[in-house]
Amino acid sequence: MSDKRVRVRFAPSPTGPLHMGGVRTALYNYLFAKKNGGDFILRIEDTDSTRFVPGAEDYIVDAMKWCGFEPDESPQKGGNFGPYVQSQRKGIYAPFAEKLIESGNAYYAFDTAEELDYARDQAKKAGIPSWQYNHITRGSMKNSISLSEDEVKTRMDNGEPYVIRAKMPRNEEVRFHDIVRGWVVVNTNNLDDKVLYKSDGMPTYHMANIIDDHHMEISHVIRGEEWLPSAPLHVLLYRFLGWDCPEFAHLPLLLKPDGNGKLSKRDGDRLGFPVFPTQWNVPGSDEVFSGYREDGYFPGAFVNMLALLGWNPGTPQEIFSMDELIEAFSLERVGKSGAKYDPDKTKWFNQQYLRAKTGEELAELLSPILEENNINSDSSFTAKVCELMKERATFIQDIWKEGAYFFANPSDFDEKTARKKWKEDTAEHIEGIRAEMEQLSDWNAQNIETTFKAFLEKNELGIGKVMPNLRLVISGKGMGPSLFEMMELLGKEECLSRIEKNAKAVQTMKAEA
RNA sequence: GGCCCGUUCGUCUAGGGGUUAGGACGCCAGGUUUUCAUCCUGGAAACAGGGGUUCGAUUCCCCUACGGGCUGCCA
Repeated sequence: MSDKRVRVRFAPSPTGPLHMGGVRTALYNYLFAKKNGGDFILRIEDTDSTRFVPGAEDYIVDAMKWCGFEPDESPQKGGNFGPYVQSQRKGIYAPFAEKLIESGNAYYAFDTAEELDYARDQAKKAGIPSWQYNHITRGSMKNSISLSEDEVKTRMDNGEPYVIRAKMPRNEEVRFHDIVRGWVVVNTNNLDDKVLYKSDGMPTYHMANIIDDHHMEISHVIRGEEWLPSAPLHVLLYRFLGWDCPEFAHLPLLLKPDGNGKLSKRDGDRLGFPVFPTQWNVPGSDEVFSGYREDGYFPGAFVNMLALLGWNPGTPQEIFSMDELIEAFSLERVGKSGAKYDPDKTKWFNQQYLRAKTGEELAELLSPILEENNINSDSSFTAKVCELMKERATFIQDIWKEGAYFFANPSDFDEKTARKKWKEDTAEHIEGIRAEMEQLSDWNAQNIETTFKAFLEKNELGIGKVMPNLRLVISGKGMGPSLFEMMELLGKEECLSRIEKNAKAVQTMKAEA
Protein backbone atom coordinates (compact mmCIF):
# COMPACT_ATOMS: atom_id res chain seq x y z
CA MET A 1 0.00 0.00 0.00
CA SER A 2 1.37 3.38 -0.94
CA ASP A 3 1.45 6.47 1.22
CA LYS A 4 -1.21 8.10 -0.94
CA ARG A 5 -4.39 9.27 0.67
CA VAL A 6 -6.96 6.49 0.69
CA ARG A 7 -9.81 7.32 -1.66
CA VAL A 8 -12.34 4.71 -2.67
CA ARG A 9 -15.47 4.85 -4.72
CA PHE A 10 -18.71 2.99 -4.99
CA ALA A 11 -19.84 3.25 -8.58
CA PRO A 12 -23.28 1.84 -9.28
CA SER A 13 -25.19 2.35 -12.47
CA PRO A 14 -28.68 3.76 -12.05
CA THR A 15 -30.40 0.82 -13.69
CA GLY A 16 -32.50 -0.14 -10.71
CA PRO A 17 -32.41 -0.44 -6.96
CA LEU A 18 -29.28 -1.40 -5.16
CA HIS A 19 -29.52 -4.94 -3.93
CA MET A 20 -27.89 -6.21 -0.76
CA GLY A 21 -24.78 -7.38 -2.58
CA GLY A 22 -24.30 -3.86 -3.82
CA VAL A 23 -24.95 -2.48 -0.37
CA ARG A 24 -22.25 -4.74 0.98
CA THR A 25 -19.77 -3.57 -1.65
CA ALA A 26 -20.59 0.03 -0.74
CA LEU A 27 -20.27 -0.80 2.95
CA TYR A 28 -16.84 -2.40 2.56
CA ASN A 29 -15.69 0.62 0.60
CA TYR A 30 -16.97 2.90 3.32
CA LEU A 31 -15.46 0.86 6.15
CA PHE A 32 -12.13 0.69 4.40
CA ALA A 33 -12.10 4.45 3.75
CA LYS A 34 -13.02 5.35 7.31
CA LYS A 35 -10.65 2.84 8.82
CA ASN A 36 -7.83 4.46 6.88
CA GLY A 37 -8.90 8.04 7.37
CA GLY A 38 -9.77 8.35 3.70
CA ASP A 39 -12.64 9.41 1.46
CA PHE A 40 -15.63 7.45 0.31
CA ILE A 41 -16.99 8.60 -3.01
CA LEU A 42 -20.26 7.85 -4.77
CA ARG A 43 -20.05 8.02 -8.54
CA ILE A 44 -22.97 7.30 -10.80
CA GLU A 45 -22.04 5.30 -13.88
CA ASP A 46 -24.76 6.07 -16.34
CA THR A 47 -22.89 5.62 -19.59
CA ASP A 48 -25.64 3.37 -20.89
CA SER A 49 -28.54 5.72 -21.40
CA THR A 50 -30.75 2.90 -22.66
CA ARG A 51 -30.79 1.26 -19.26
CA PHE A 52 -31.48 4.34 -17.20
CA VAL A 53 -34.24 3.87 -14.64
CA PRO A 54 -35.83 6.95 -13.12
CA GLY A 55 -35.55 7.10 -9.37
CA ALA A 56 -32.70 4.62 -9.17
CA GLU A 57 -30.11 7.19 -8.18
CA ASP A 58 -32.29 8.63 -5.43
CA TYR A 59 -32.97 5.11 -4.26
CA ILE A 60 -29.26 4.39 -3.97
CA VAL A 61 -28.60 7.55 -2.00
CA ASP A 62 -31.55 6.97 0.33
CA ALA A 63 -30.74 3.33 0.88
CA MET A 64 -27.17 4.12 1.90
CA LYS A 65 -28.44 6.81 4.22
CA TRP A 66 -30.83 4.37 5.84
CA CYS A 67 -27.97 1.93 6.29
CA GLY A 68 -26.09 4.57 8.18
CA PHE A 69 -23.26 5.55 5.91
CA GLU A 70 -22.92 8.39 3.49
CA PRO A 71 -20.38 9.38 0.89
CA ASP A 72 -17.95 12.22 1.43
CA GLU A 73 -18.29 13.18 -2.21
CA SER A 74 -21.28 12.47 -4.42
CA PRO A 75 -23.56 14.02 -7.03
CA GLN A 76 -25.71 15.37 -4.20
CA LYS A 77 -22.90 16.55 -1.99
CA GLY A 78 -20.39 17.63 -4.58
CA GLY A 79 -16.66 17.64 -3.95
CA ASN A 80 -13.40 18.69 -5.56
CA PHE A 81 -13.41 15.98 -8.19
CA GLY A 82 -16.84 16.43 -9.74
CA PRO A 83 -19.03 16.07 -11.49
CA TYR A 84 -19.82 12.68 -10.01
CA VAL A 85 -22.16 11.52 -12.73
CA GLN A 86 -20.48 10.09 -15.79
CA SER A 87 -22.96 11.45 -18.29
CA GLN A 88 -21.98 14.91 -17.05
CA ARG A 89 -18.31 14.11 -17.63
CA LYS A 90 -18.89 13.15 -21.23
CA GLY A 91 -16.37 15.61 -22.67
CA ILE A 92 -13.37 14.33 -20.82
CA TYR A 93 -13.27 10.79 -22.19
CA ALA A 94 -12.85 11.20 -25.96
CA PRO A 95 -9.33 12.70 -25.87
CA PHE A 96 -8.04 9.70 -23.99
CA ALA A 97 -9.60 7.32 -26.46
CA GLU A 98 -7.89 9.25 -29.22
CA LYS A 99 -4.65 9.07 -27.29
CA LEU A 100 -4.91 5.30 -27.21
CA ILE A 101 -5.42 5.27 -30.96
CA GLU A 102 -2.33 7.41 -31.47
CA SER A 103 -0.23 5.14 -29.33
CA GLY A 104 -1.47 2.11 -31.24
CA ASN A 105 -3.30 0.59 -28.31
CA ALA A 106 -6.73 1.10 -29.76
CA TYR A 107 -8.38 1.32 -33.16
CA TYR A 108 -11.57 2.39 -34.90
CA ALA A 109 -14.08 -0.29 -35.79
CA PHE A 110 -17.00 0.14 -38.17
CA ASP A 111 -18.75 -3.19 -37.79
CA THR A 112 -22.48 -2.82 -37.32
CA ALA A 113 -24.45 -4.68 -34.71
CA GLU A 114 -25.81 -6.90 -37.46
CA GLU A 115 -22.36 -7.74 -38.71
CA LEU A 116 -21.22 -8.65 -35.24
CA ASP A 117 -24.29 -10.80 -34.73
CA TYR A 118 -23.57 -12.50 -38.01
CA ALA A 119 -19.98 -13.23 -37.02
CA ARG A 120 -21.13 -14.68 -33.70
CA ASP A 121 -23.79 -16.69 -35.40
CA GLN A 122 -21.37 -18.14 -37.93
CA ALA A 123 -18.98 -19.05 -35.16
CA LYS A 124 -21.71 -20.79 -33.25
CA LYS A 125 -22.62 -22.83 -36.31
CA ALA A 126 -18.99 -23.82 -36.57
CA GLY A 127 -19.12 -25.08 -33.00
CA ILE A 128 -17.48 -22.13 -31.30
CA PRO A 129 -19.67 -21.09 -28.39
CA SER A 130 -18.34 -17.62 -28.02
CA TRP A 131 -16.90 -15.62 -30.80
CA GLN A 132 -14.60 -12.83 -29.77
CA TYR A 133 -13.38 -9.70 -31.40
CA ASN A 134 -9.67 -10.29 -30.82
CA HIS A 135 -6.22 -10.61 -32.27
CA ILE A 136 -7.36 -13.53 -34.42
CA THR A 137 -10.60 -12.15 -35.78
CA ARG A 138 -9.97 -8.42 -36.02
CA GLY A 139 -8.14 -8.82 -39.33
CA SER A 140 -11.35 -10.00 -40.97
CA MET A 141 -13.55 -7.28 -39.52
CA LYS A 142 -14.01 -3.70 -40.63
CA ASN A 143 -11.62 -1.59 -38.67
CA SER A 144 -8.68 0.73 -38.92
CA ILE A 145 -6.30 -2.21 -38.75
CA SER A 146 -7.81 -4.28 -41.56
CA LEU A 147 -8.92 -1.36 -43.73
CA SER A 148 -6.68 0.96 -45.69
CA GLU A 149 -6.00 4.41 -44.36
CA ASP A 150 -7.97 5.94 -47.20
CA GLU A 151 -11.00 3.82 -46.59
CA VAL A 152 -10.96 4.62 -42.90
CA LYS A 153 -10.74 8.29 -43.72
CA THR A 154 -13.59 8.04 -46.21
CA ARG A 155 -15.82 6.27 -43.75
CA MET A 156 -15.07 8.81 -41.06
CA ASP A 157 -15.64 11.72 -43.44
CA ASN A 158 -18.97 10.21 -44.41
CA GLY A 159 -19.99 10.26 -40.80
CA GLU A 160 -20.20 6.50 -40.61
CA PRO A 161 -20.67 5.38 -37.02
CA TYR A 162 -17.72 3.75 -35.38
CA VAL A 163 -16.51 2.50 -32.02
CA ILE A 164 -13.05 2.50 -30.55
CA ARG A 165 -11.72 -0.85 -29.44
CA ALA A 166 -8.75 -1.68 -27.28
CA LYS A 167 -6.06 -3.55 -29.15
CA MET A 168 -4.96 -6.38 -26.92
CA PRO A 169 -1.29 -7.22 -27.23
CA ARG A 170 -0.32 -10.73 -28.31
CA ASN A 171 0.80 -13.33 -25.89
CA GLU A 172 1.68 -11.14 -22.98
CA GLU A 173 1.25 -12.01 -19.32
CA VAL A 174 -0.67 -9.44 -17.33
CA ARG A 175 -0.01 -9.75 -13.63
CA PHE A 176 -1.71 -7.79 -10.94
CA HIS A 177 -2.09 -8.05 -7.23
CA ASP A 178 -5.49 -8.35 -5.64
CA ILE A 179 -5.75 -7.71 -1.92
CA VAL A 180 -8.31 -10.46 -1.52
CA ARG A 181 -6.98 -13.00 -4.00
CA GLY A 182 -3.27 -12.47 -4.23
CA TRP A 183 -1.55 -12.51 -7.59
CA VAL A 184 -3.70 -13.00 -10.65
CA VAL A 185 -2.10 -13.77 -13.99
CA VAL A 186 -3.82 -13.68 -17.36
CA ASN A 187 -2.43 -14.08 -20.84
CA THR A 188 -3.55 -11.33 -23.22
CA ASN A 189 -4.33 -13.95 -25.87
CA ASN A 190 -7.40 -14.73 -23.81
CA LEU A 191 -8.55 -11.14 -23.75
CA ASP A 192 -10.75 -9.65 -26.42
CA ASP A 193 -10.69 -6.22 -28.00
CA LYS A 194 -13.27 -4.57 -25.79
CA VAL A 195 -15.18 -1.57 -26.98
CA LEU A 196 -13.91 1.47 -25.10
CA TYR A 197 -15.86 4.15 -26.81
CA LYS A 198 -19.33 3.64 -28.20
CA SER A 199 -20.81 4.99 -31.38
CA ASP A 200 -23.20 7.14 -29.35
CA GLY A 201 -20.25 9.18 -28.13
CA MET A 202 -20.15 7.68 -24.67
CA PRO A 203 -17.34 5.62 -23.23
CA THR A 204 -18.04 2.11 -21.99
CA TYR A 205 -17.59 1.18 -18.36
CA HIS A 206 -14.01 0.08 -18.96
CA MET A 207 -12.87 3.39 -20.35
CA ALA A 208 -14.88 5.68 -18.09
CA ASN A 209 -13.91 3.73 -15.04
CA ILE A 210 -10.19 4.03 -15.63
CA ILE A 211 -10.30 7.69 -16.53
CA ASP A 212 -12.52 8.68 -13.64
CA ASP A 213 -10.68 6.61 -11.09
CA HIS A 214 -7.47 8.25 -12.19
CA HIS A 215 -8.86 11.78 -12.15
CA MET A 216 -10.61 11.24 -8.87
CA GLU A 217 -7.37 9.93 -7.43
CA ILE A 218 -8.90 6.65 -6.38
CA SER A 219 -6.36 4.62 -4.44
CA HIS A 220 -8.26 1.35 -4.08
CA VAL A 221 -10.80 -0.24 -6.35
CA ILE A 222 -13.05 -2.40 -4.20
CA ARG A 223 -15.75 -4.07 -6.25
CA GLY A 224 -17.55 -7.35 -6.86
CA GLU A 225 -15.86 -10.44 -8.21
CA GLU A 226 -17.81 -10.17 -11.44
CA TRP A 227 -15.20 -7.57 -12.43
CA LEU A 228 -12.24 -9.84 -11.99
CA PRO A 229 -12.18 -11.02 -15.62
CA SER A 230 -11.97 -7.47 -16.91
CA ALA A 231 -9.37 -6.31 -14.39
CA PRO A 232 -6.47 -7.26 -16.71
CA LEU A 233 -7.93 -4.97 -19.36
CA HIS A 234 -8.09 -2.19 -16.80
CA VAL A 235 -4.51 -2.80 -15.75
CA LEU A 236 -3.45 -2.60 -19.39
CA LEU A 237 -5.41 0.60 -19.90
CA TYR A 238 -3.65 2.26 -16.98
CA ARG A 239 -0.37 1.18 -18.49
CA PHE A 240 -1.26 2.45 -21.97
CA LEU A 241 -2.21 5.81 -20.53
CA GLY A 242 0.91 5.96 -18.44
CA TRP A 243 -0.96 6.10 -15.16
CA ASP A 244 -0.41 4.39 -11.85
CA CYS A 245 -2.74 1.54 -11.21
CA PRO A 246 -4.84 1.62 -8.04
CA GLU A 247 -4.89 -1.36 -5.72
CA PHE A 248 -7.59 -3.90 -6.43
CA ALA A 249 -9.80 -5.89 -4.12
CA HIS A 250 -12.40 -8.12 -5.73
CA LEU A 251 -15.07 -9.13 -3.27
CA PRO A 252 -16.72 -12.57 -3.24
CA LEU A 253 -20.31 -12.69 -4.43
CA LEU A 254 -23.48 -13.17 -2.43
CA LEU A 255 -25.16 -16.41 -3.47
CA LYS A 256 -28.74 -17.63 -3.34
CA PRO A 257 -29.64 -19.43 -0.08
CA ASP A 258 -30.97 -22.37 -2.05
CA GLY A 259 -29.53 -23.87 -5.17
CA ASN A 260 -26.91 -22.12 -7.20
CA GLY A 261 -25.95 -18.80 -8.60
CA LYS A 262 -25.57 -15.31 -7.37
CA LEU A 263 -28.31 -13.68 -5.41
CA SER A 264 -30.63 -11.92 -7.78
CA LYS A 265 -33.51 -9.57 -7.35
CA ARG A 266 -36.26 -12.13 -7.79
CA ASP A 267 -34.88 -14.54 -5.20
CA GLY A 268 -36.19 -12.57 -2.28
CA ASP A 269 -39.85 -12.64 -2.98
CA ARG A 270 -39.50 -16.20 -4.21
CA LEU A 271 -37.94 -17.35 -0.93
CA GLY A 272 -39.60 -14.95 1.45
CA PHE A 273 -37.01 -12.36 2.35
CA PRO A 274 -36.06 -8.96 0.93
CA VAL A 275 -33.02 -8.61 -1.29
CA PHE A 276 -33.23 -4.84 -1.21
CA PRO A 277 -32.40 -2.55 1.69
CA THR A 278 -35.57 -0.55 1.19
CA GLN A 279 -38.71 -1.18 -0.73
CA TRP A 280 -38.59 -0.59 -4.47
CA ASN A 281 -41.66 0.28 -6.47
CA VAL A 282 -40.86 -0.47 -10.08
CA PRO A 283 -41.53 2.75 -12.00
CA GLY A 284 -44.45 2.56 -14.35
CA SER A 285 -45.72 -0.71 -12.96
CA ASP A 286 -47.43 -2.17 -9.92
CA GLU A 287 -44.52 -4.41 -9.17
CA VAL A 288 -43.02 -3.98 -5.72
CA PHE A 289 -39.87 -5.48 -4.28
CA SER A 290 -39.84 -5.71 -0.51
CA GLY A 291 -37.17 -4.04 1.58
CA TYR A 292 -35.51 -4.67 4.91
CA ARG A 293 -36.61 -1.29 6.20
CA GLU A 294 -40.27 -1.88 5.47
CA ASP A 295 -40.08 -5.44 6.80
CA GLY A 296 -39.10 -4.07 10.17
CA TYR A 297 -35.38 -4.69 10.28
CA PHE A 298 -33.11 -2.28 12.09
CA PRO A 299 -30.53 -0.73 9.78
CA GLY A 300 -27.81 -1.61 12.28
CA ALA A 301 -28.81 -5.26 12.27
CA PHE A 302 -28.95 -5.36 8.50
CA VAL A 303 -25.55 -3.73 8.14
CA ASN A 304 -24.07 -5.89 10.88
CA MET A 305 -25.25 -9.03 9.13
CA LEU A 306 -23.95 -7.83 5.78
CA ALA A 307 -20.56 -6.93 7.20
CA LEU A 308 -20.07 -10.47 8.49
CA LEU A 309 -21.07 -12.02 5.18
CA GLY A 310 -17.69 -12.46 3.56
CA TRP A 311 -15.62 -10.69 6.18
CA ASN A 312 -14.80 -11.62 9.75
CA PRO A 313 -12.87 -9.85 12.46
CA GLY A 314 -10.88 -12.90 13.53
CA THR A 315 -12.47 -12.70 16.97
CA PRO A 316 -15.72 -14.26 18.22
CA GLN A 317 -17.45 -10.88 18.32
CA GLU A 318 -20.57 -10.77 16.17
CA ILE A 319 -22.42 -7.67 17.24
CA PHE A 320 -20.80 -4.54 15.90
CA SER A 321 -21.78 -0.91 15.82
CA MET A 322 -20.71 1.02 12.74
CA ASP A 323 -17.78 2.50 14.65
CA GLU A 324 -16.70 -0.93 15.80
CA LEU A 325 -16.91 -2.20 12.24
CA ILE A 326 -14.71 0.64 11.06
CA GLU A 327 -12.23 -0.10 13.80
CA ALA A 328 -12.10 -3.83 13.09
CA PHE A 329 -12.31 -3.82 9.30
CA SER A 330 -9.56 -4.88 6.97
CA LEU A 331 -9.60 -6.15 3.40
CA GLU A 332 -7.12 -8.85 4.31
CA ARG A 333 -9.81 -10.56 6.35
CA VAL A 334 -12.28 -10.67 3.48
CA GLY A 335 -12.90 -14.24 2.36
CA LYS A 336 -12.32 -15.55 -1.13
CA SER A 337 -15.40 -17.67 -1.68
CA GLY A 338 -18.98 -16.71 -2.34
CA ALA A 339 -21.34 -16.67 0.62
CA LYS A 340 -24.83 -18.11 0.59
CA TYR A 341 -27.16 -15.67 2.21
CA ASP A 342 -28.93 -16.91 5.35
CA PRO A 343 -32.16 -15.07 6.17
CA ASP A 344 -32.42 -16.81 9.55
CA LYS A 345 -29.21 -15.29 10.74
CA THR A 346 -30.46 -11.86 9.75
CA LYS A 347 -33.49 -12.40 11.95
CA TRP A 348 -31.22 -13.39 14.79
CA PHE A 349 -29.25 -10.16 14.38
CA ASN A 350 -32.47 -8.19 14.45
CA GLN A 351 -33.55 -9.93 17.62
CA GLN A 352 -30.23 -9.06 19.25
CA TYR A 353 -30.60 -5.43 18.26
CA LEU A 354 -34.17 -5.29 19.45
CA ARG A 355 -33.30 -6.73 22.80
CA ALA A 356 -30.50 -4.23 23.27
CA LYS A 357 -32.93 -1.33 23.04
CA THR A 358 -34.62 0.21 26.05
CA GLY A 359 -38.36 0.17 26.58
CA GLU A 360 -38.45 3.88 25.76
CA GLU A 361 -36.64 3.41 22.47
CA LEU A 362 -38.93 0.58 21.50
CA ALA A 363 -42.01 2.57 22.50
CA GLU A 364 -40.89 5.30 20.14
CA LEU A 365 -40.61 2.76 17.32
CA LEU A 366 -43.90 1.13 18.20
CA SER A 367 -45.87 4.35 18.25
CA PRO A 368 -46.53 4.54 14.49
CA ILE A 369 -47.91 1.02 14.61
CA LEU A 370 -50.16 1.94 17.51
CA GLU A 371 -51.34 4.98 15.62
CA GLU A 372 -52.18 2.87 12.60
CA ASN A 373 -54.33 0.77 14.85
CA ASN A 374 -55.98 3.77 16.43
CA ILE A 375 -54.47 3.12 19.79
CA ASN A 376 -53.88 6.01 22.10
CA SER A 377 -51.34 4.97 24.65
CA ASP A 378 -49.36 6.76 27.28
CA SER A 379 -45.71 6.56 26.28
CA SER A 380 -44.44 5.39 29.64
CA PHE A 381 -47.05 2.65 29.65
CA THR A 382 -46.00 1.65 26.13
CA ALA A 383 -42.38 1.60 27.24
CA LYS A 384 -43.23 -0.80 30.05
CA VAL A 385 -45.12 -3.04 27.66
CA CYS A 386 -42.10 -3.07 25.34
CA GLU A 387 -39.80 -3.88 28.20
CA LEU A 388 -41.98 -6.83 29.12
CA MET A 389 -42.42 -8.06 25.54
CA LYS A 390 -39.01 -7.56 24.01
CA GLU A 391 -37.56 -10.90 25.10
CA ARG A 392 -40.01 -12.68 22.89
CA ALA A 393 -39.91 -10.43 19.83
CA THR A 394 -37.73 -10.32 16.75
CA PHE A 395 -39.39 -7.31 15.16
CA ILE A 396 -41.13 -4.28 16.56
CA GLN A 397 -44.32 -5.53 14.91
CA ASP A 398 -44.13 -8.66 17.07
CA ILE A 399 -44.71 -6.53 20.14
CA TRP A 400 -47.97 -5.35 18.66
CA LYS A 401 -48.94 -8.72 17.22
CA GLU A 402 -48.26 -10.57 20.46
CA GLY A 403 -49.20 -7.83 22.87
CA ALA A 404 -52.15 -5.94 21.40
CA TYR A 405 -54.14 -6.95 24.47
CA PHE A 406 -52.13 -4.51 26.54
CA PHE A 407 -53.76 -1.70 24.64
CA ALA A 408 -57.29 -3.01 24.25
CA ASN A 409 -59.46 -5.66 25.80
CA PRO A 410 -59.11 -8.77 23.63
CA SER A 411 -62.11 -9.98 21.68
CA ASP A 412 -60.59 -13.28 20.60
CA PHE A 413 -59.66 -16.02 23.00
CA ASP A 414 -57.22 -18.77 22.27
CA GLU A 415 -59.34 -21.76 21.38
CA LYS A 416 -56.82 -24.38 22.29
CA THR A 417 -56.45 -23.09 25.83
CA ALA A 418 -60.20 -22.74 26.21
CA ARG A 419 -60.75 -26.25 24.96
CA LYS A 420 -58.11 -27.91 27.08
CA LYS A 421 -58.15 -25.88 30.25
CA TRP A 422 -61.57 -24.35 30.70
CA LYS A 423 -63.77 -26.74 32.69
CA GLU A 424 -67.22 -26.54 34.18
CA ASP A 425 -65.97 -25.16 37.47
CA THR A 426 -63.51 -22.72 35.96
CA ALA A 427 -65.85 -19.75 35.81
CA GLU A 428 -66.50 -20.17 39.50
CA HIS A 429 -62.78 -20.18 40.34
CA ILE A 430 -62.11 -17.20 38.18
CA GLU A 431 -64.88 -15.29 39.87
CA GLY A 432 -63.47 -16.30 43.24
CA ILE A 433 -60.09 -14.91 42.29
CA ARG A 434 -61.67 -11.74 41.05
CA ALA A 435 -63.42 -11.27 44.35
CA GLU A 436 -60.19 -11.76 46.28
CA MET A 437 -58.31 -9.37 44.09
CA GLU A 438 -60.93 -6.75 44.43
CA GLN A 439 -59.87 -6.52 48.07
CA LEU A 440 -56.27 -5.78 47.12
CA SER A 441 -55.33 -2.22 47.92
CA ASP A 442 -51.72 -2.24 46.75
CA TRP A 443 -51.86 -3.50 43.17
CA ASN A 444 -48.50 -4.89 42.21
CA ALA A 445 -47.20 -8.12 40.76
CA GLN A 446 -46.01 -9.43 44.09
CA ASN A 447 -49.32 -8.89 45.84
CA ILE A 448 -51.32 -10.21 42.92
CA GLU A 449 -49.25 -13.37 42.97
CA THR A 450 -49.62 -13.77 46.73
CA THR A 451 -53.36 -13.32 46.54
CA PHE A 452 -53.62 -15.73 43.67
CA LYS A 453 -51.61 -18.41 45.42
CA ALA A 454 -53.50 -17.99 48.65
CA PHE A 455 -56.71 -18.57 46.75
CA LEU A 456 -55.34 -21.72 45.20
CA GLU A 457 -54.26 -23.03 48.55
CA LYS A 458 -57.53 -22.25 50.24
CA ASN A 459 -59.46 -24.06 47.54
CA GLU A 460 -56.91 -26.81 47.08
CA LEU A 461 -56.44 -26.05 43.42
CA GLY A 462 -53.46 -26.81 41.22
CA ILE A 463 -51.75 -23.89 39.60
CA GLY A 464 -52.01 -25.40 36.13
CA LYS A 465 -55.74 -25.68 36.51
CA VAL A 466 -56.40 -22.00 37.05
CA MET A 467 -53.52 -19.95 35.80
CA PRO A 468 -53.89 -20.57 32.04
CA ASN A 469 -57.53 -19.64 32.36
CA LEU A 470 -56.75 -16.44 34.19
CA ARG A 471 -54.24 -15.60 31.48
CA LEU A 472 -56.90 -16.36 28.93
CA VAL A 473 -59.42 -13.92 30.33
CA ILE A 474 -56.81 -11.22 30.88
CA SER A 475 -54.99 -11.46 27.55
CA GLY A 476 -56.98 -13.79 25.33
CA LYS A 477 -53.84 -15.83 24.83
CA GLY A 478 -52.46 -19.11 26.05
CA MET A 479 -48.96 -17.81 26.44
CA GLY A 480 -47.01 -14.65 26.99
CA PRO A 481 -44.98 -12.84 29.60
CA SER A 482 -45.35 -13.14 33.36
CA LEU A 483 -49.06 -13.02 34.15
CA PHE A 484 -48.64 -11.05 37.35
CA GLU A 485 -46.46 -8.40 35.83
CA MET A 486 -48.90 -8.18 32.98
CA MET A 487 -51.74 -7.64 35.45
CA GLU A 488 -49.83 -5.04 37.39
CA LEU A 489 -49.26 -3.11 34.20
CA LEU A 490 -52.87 -3.36 33.12
CA GLY A 491 -54.07 -2.03 36.46
CA LYS A 492 -56.61 -3.23 38.93
CA GLU A 493 -59.69 -1.77 37.39
CA GLU A 494 -58.93 -3.07 33.92
CA CYS A 495 -58.06 -6.54 35.18
CA LEU A 496 -61.17 -6.93 37.28
CA SER A 497 -63.36 -5.76 34.47
CA ARG A 498 -61.67 -8.08 32.00
CA ILE A 499 -62.03 -11.04 34.32
CA GLU A 500 -65.70 -10.44 34.65
CA LYS A 501 -66.47 -9.65 31.05
CA ASN A 502 -64.14 -12.12 29.40
CA ALA A 503 -65.02 -15.07 31.59
CA LYS A 504 -68.52 -14.76 30.26
CA ALA A 505 -67.26 -14.45 26.72
CA VAL A 506 -65.18 -17.60 27.04
CA GLN A 507 -68.09 -19.39 28.63
CA THR A 508 -70.29 -18.47 25.69
CA MET A 509 -67.61 -19.49 23.25
CA LYS A 510 -67.35 -22.89 24.96
CA ALA A 511 -71.08 -23.36 24.88
CA GLU A 512 -71.21 -22.65 21.17
CA ALA A 513 -68.35 -24.97 20.34
C1' G B 1 -16.82 -24.69 -24.90
C1' G B 2 -12.79 -20.98 -23.43
C1' C B 3 -10.68 -17.92 -19.58
C1' C B 4 -10.54 -16.60 -14.45
C1' C B 5 -11.79 -17.40 -9.26
C1' G B 6 -13.08 -20.63 -5.48
C1' U B 7 -14.04 -25.46 -2.13
C1' U B 8 -13.67 -26.58 6.57
C1' C B 9 -20.44 -28.83 10.04
C1' G B 10 -27.10 -27.66 6.41
C1' U B 11 -25.49 -22.08 6.48
C1' C B 12 -21.81 -18.00 7.91
C1' U B 13 -16.95 -18.90 9.39
C1' A B 14 -11.98 -19.54 12.77
C1' G B 15 -7.71 -22.26 12.25
C1' G B 16 -3.42 -23.94 9.82
C1' G B 17 2.20 -29.16 8.76
C1' G B 18 1.41 -32.76 14.78
C1' U B 19 -5.58 -29.45 17.52
C1' U B 20 -10.45 -33.66 21.31
C1' A B 21 -10.64 -29.12 13.99
C1' G B 22 -13.12 -23.76 17.61
C1' G B 23 -17.36 -20.22 17.37
C1' A B 24 -22.20 -18.39 15.48
C1' C B 25 -27.18 -19.32 13.07
C1' G B 26 -30.43 -23.27 12.55
C1' C B 27 -31.77 -28.21 14.50
C1' C B 28 -32.39 -31.91 18.71
C1' A B 29 -32.43 -33.12 24.13
C1' G B 30 -32.43 -31.68 29.32
C1' G B 31 -32.92 -27.70 33.07
C1' U B 32 -35.33 -22.93 34.53
C1' U B 33 -40.52 -20.78 33.59
C1' U B 34 -47.83 -21.06 35.09
C1' U B 35 -47.11 -20.94 29.50
C1' C B 36 -44.38 -19.14 25.11
C1' A B 37 -39.92 -16.65 24.59
C1' U B 38 -35.42 -15.62 27.01
C1' C B 39 -31.59 -17.90 29.73
C1' C B 40 -28.36 -22.24 31.18
C1' U B 41 -26.34 -27.21 30.07
C1' G B 42 -25.60 -30.92 26.64
C1' G B 43 -25.90 -33.23 21.61
C1' A B 44 -25.80 -34.46 16.33
C1' A B 45 -23.11 -32.03 12.39
C1' A B 46 -17.34 -30.37 8.37
C1' C B 47 -11.61 -30.28 6.27
C1' A B 48 -14.82 -32.69 -1.90
C1' G B 49 -11.80 -37.01 -4.10
C1' G B 50 -7.06 -38.92 -5.87
C1' G B 51 -1.99 -38.43 -6.22
C1' G B 52 2.50 -36.32 -4.49
C1' U B 53 6.17 -33.49 -0.77
C1' U B 54 6.94 -34.86 4.44
C1' C B 55 8.49 -38.70 10.03
C1' G B 56 3.52 -36.52 9.77
C1' A B 57 -1.13 -33.20 5.78
C1' U B 58 -7.29 -30.63 6.66
C1' U B 59 -3.13 -27.09 6.15
C1' C B 60 2.04 -26.99 0.82
C1' C B 61 2.10 -28.77 -4.72
C1' C B 62 -0.43 -31.26 -8.93
C1' C B 63 -4.71 -33.52 -11.10
C1' U B 64 -9.90 -34.54 -11.03
C1' A B 65 -14.68 -33.34 -9.44
C1' C B 66 -17.94 -29.76 -7.96
C1' G B 67 -19.44 -24.59 -7.37
C1' G B 68 -19.19 -19.55 -9.04
C1' G B 69 -18.02 -15.45 -12.33
C1' C B 70 -16.97 -13.60 -17.17
C1' U B 71 -17.37 -14.54 -22.29
C1' G B 72 -22.41 -7.34 -25.15
C1' C B 73 -21.43 -0.64 -28.73
C1' C B 74 -24.47 -3.62 -20.01
C1' A B 75 -22.45 -2.19 -15.84
